[in-house]
Amino acid sequence: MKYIEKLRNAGLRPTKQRLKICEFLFDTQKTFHFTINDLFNKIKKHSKNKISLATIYNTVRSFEKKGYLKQIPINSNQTYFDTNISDHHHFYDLKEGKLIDLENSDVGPINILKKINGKKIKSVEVLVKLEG
Amino acid sequence: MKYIEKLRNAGLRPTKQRLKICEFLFDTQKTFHFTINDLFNKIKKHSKNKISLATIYNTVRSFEKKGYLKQIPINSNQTYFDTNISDHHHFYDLKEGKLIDLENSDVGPINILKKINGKKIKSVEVLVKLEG
DNA sequence: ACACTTTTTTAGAATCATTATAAACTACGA
DNA sequence: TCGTAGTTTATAATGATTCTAAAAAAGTGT
Repeated sequence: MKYIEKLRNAGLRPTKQRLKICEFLFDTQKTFHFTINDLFNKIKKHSKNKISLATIYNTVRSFEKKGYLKQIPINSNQTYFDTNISDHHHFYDLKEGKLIDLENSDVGPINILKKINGKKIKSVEVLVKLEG
Repeated sequence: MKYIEKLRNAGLRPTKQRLKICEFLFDTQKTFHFTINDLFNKIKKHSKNKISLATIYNTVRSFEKKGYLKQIPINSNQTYFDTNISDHHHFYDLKEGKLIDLENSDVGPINILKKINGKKIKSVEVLVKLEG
């Protein structure tokens, strides 16, 4: 199982459920955006043993804390996650309610000139809302 | 009453409640960030007649639709609004859970090089997360 | 001012995403 | 294999937001 070490490295035990979730999240070249509900339904549909919602929540939260996943800052009733954890930004198509990746090279360098005493910049995220 | 026209312009009737909400939102030089709950409690505390939560929700939603308020794209259980509707960005202090304004001049120009067919850019919002 | 229609406000119920709980289960070292 | 600490699960609890339906207020014509 290729994800056992990945989980161990992060201090997570490699359980059946977590390995299954890893498969659904990381077993593809293409990265993608998802909500908890998306993931829950995808697993239920494509796997014989369903995983409880609570486990999906817990695992996704752990993955996010460990940096395997990123939350996308967007105002929606559901939380959106991204399997692309590299430094990049997003379009948000308001009409379709769809997220589209923006490569870093599509945005150009962002320079934050203001400093806050004693605080370090953890991330810089750009959300470009699209209309029409 | 200085807000009657503002409300009318937005297609809202100038009711007692809406005028009161306007006072709390717009009667100050300084702009600020708030959640619905913040606003509800502030009005309850500083005004003899409280305004129902439902009315606050409805009015704030209307104001946001009309462009009198902006939602701040951030992942939180509550929705954050901003009375500063000019083009600007935010620091988000993760430890304190606090938002801090970033003037446009603090960030420098942001150039979105990628185009999506038939879509127009409505807004570009930067969220800078702070740690430490 | 009055009668009448339309909009708004309100309290409370409904909804829905997320988190907590506590019992059953599992991984894993001794 | 045993014991225990970590996990999973179904379900309940929480909490923000939206809905509802009745009461109140505002607008309109007389």
